Amino acid sequence: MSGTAGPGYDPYAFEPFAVTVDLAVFTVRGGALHVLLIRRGQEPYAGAWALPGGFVLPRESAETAARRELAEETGLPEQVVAALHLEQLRTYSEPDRDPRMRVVSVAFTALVPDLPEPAAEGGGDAAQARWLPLGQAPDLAFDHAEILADARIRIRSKLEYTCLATAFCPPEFTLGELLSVYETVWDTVLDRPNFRRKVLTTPGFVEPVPGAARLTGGRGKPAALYRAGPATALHPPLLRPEGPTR
Amino acid sequence: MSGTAGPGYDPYAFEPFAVTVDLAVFTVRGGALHVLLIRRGQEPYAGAWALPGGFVLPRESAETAARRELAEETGLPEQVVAALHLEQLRTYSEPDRDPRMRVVSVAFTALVPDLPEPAAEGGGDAAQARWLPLGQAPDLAFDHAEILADARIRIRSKLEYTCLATAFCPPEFTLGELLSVYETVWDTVLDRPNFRRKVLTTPGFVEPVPGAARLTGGRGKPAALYRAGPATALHPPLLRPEGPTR
DNA sequence: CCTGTTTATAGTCACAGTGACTATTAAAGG
DNA sequence: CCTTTAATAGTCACTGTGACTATAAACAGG
Repeated sequence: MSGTAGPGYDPYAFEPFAVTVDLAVFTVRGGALHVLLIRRGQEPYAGAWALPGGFVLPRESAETAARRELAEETGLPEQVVAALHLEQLRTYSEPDRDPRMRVVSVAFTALVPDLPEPAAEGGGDAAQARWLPLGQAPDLAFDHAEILADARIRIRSKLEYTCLATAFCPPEFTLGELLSVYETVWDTVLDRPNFRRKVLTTPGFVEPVPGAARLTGGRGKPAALYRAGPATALHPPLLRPEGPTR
Repeated sequence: MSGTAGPGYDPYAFEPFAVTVDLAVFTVRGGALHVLLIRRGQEPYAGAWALPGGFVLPRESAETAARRELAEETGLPEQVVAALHLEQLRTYSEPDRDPRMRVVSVAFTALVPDLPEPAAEGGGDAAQARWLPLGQAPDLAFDHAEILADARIRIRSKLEYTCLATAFCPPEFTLGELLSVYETVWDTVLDRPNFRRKVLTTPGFVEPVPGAARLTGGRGKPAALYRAGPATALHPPLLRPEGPTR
């Protein structure tokens, strides 16, 4: 122990902690929810998969550190990282969660549209960064499996009462793409006309792209293009069929 | 490390941070939402009001620290603190939020039933601990005003889609008491029969106290007693009249 | 060129949940 | 007693949703 803080506890004799950030970055690709993982290049857990993240620097907030780490460790374009929807999940502070030392980690959740495979930059902290589908996620380092599970629960729930699903879509998208985001994240099948009605009657959820642009080239009838509207909350919510837990 | 990252950044040369917890503890008393505040006995901000909280000890998780600090700094009975509904709000990590040093604080929200005025224990960190109504909350130390505002938004929102309101009530309560919790936290007036219908038709929200116990002594017709049921979520939610923001 | 497949879009109908409202019951207090 | 207060019971119309049918516009393949 630090020799200072005994049972006669002095508030100034605080224990120094390391503070890190961890990121659960999700995307929807090919009908499956994917998470961005890196393969660790060093001990502990060298060779294991982990969430991207790292230490918070002396003059950074946790959110600033999260964006910096994401840019450093993954090949995500600068522009994408800066505009990313980033949200605090929670802070993980169990005393033995890192074998090296006392580390408290602020976890974040981020959603991005489907992107090309990230290229870890030459000397990055991570040997590799890859999108892996949640169904076949490997064992993760530290308590990252718990963080990832918590993040997944959170985003599944947030699709219900926020407009967050559009964060998984490119700037312009069809209602069919938005529908498949919901179906993928919730792992359900939704009724297409009902989904359409709900989205279109919620003010500010999506707005049509001017010029009556339509997306063709796919198999069926060309779909109208929309972009995300100004609304952030969904009232009333768009509840998933099974209820809130799953 | 791998000689890459920016200005010679070495992930092992981490900055030591102090880690603290801060608590926004709410109760409903006399038709007003109250928060538990302490008057600081030492610098910085000596004499100012602040949220209860303190440093996380070497072998504690943040949640353990939160319960310990609450017991130490306030007169809340041991039993109450142990059973408290405690929930992480978020972590505040702006570099200059504490003038002394780099402090990252994990904020928690807690709800308790109306209790007698807490008595700060003799040697506690705080000179005083008092319940103050949110309407007349004084200026707070550090960024505690921001934390308190965030906590208030959170609980107002959580009443909509969780059964959390019962945490403000004693073990046995009437539907009128539960109604006034909602009306106080949301600062609205709700229709009594409709509220009753909603609560009673939501499975597991409340369950009647066996023996047909009734509470009399008040002015009107005696009310049936209920206790909190096993449900935690409210589906469909109980939306407040004005919408989600306010 | 026709036909089947696929996806988008339009519309209908019944039902559940809710807001607004009225009525009745059971206590306390002058 | 009669009034006041609060609890409880019930009604009615409207909104949003789930389930379902129908039509339109593209492509694929013979």
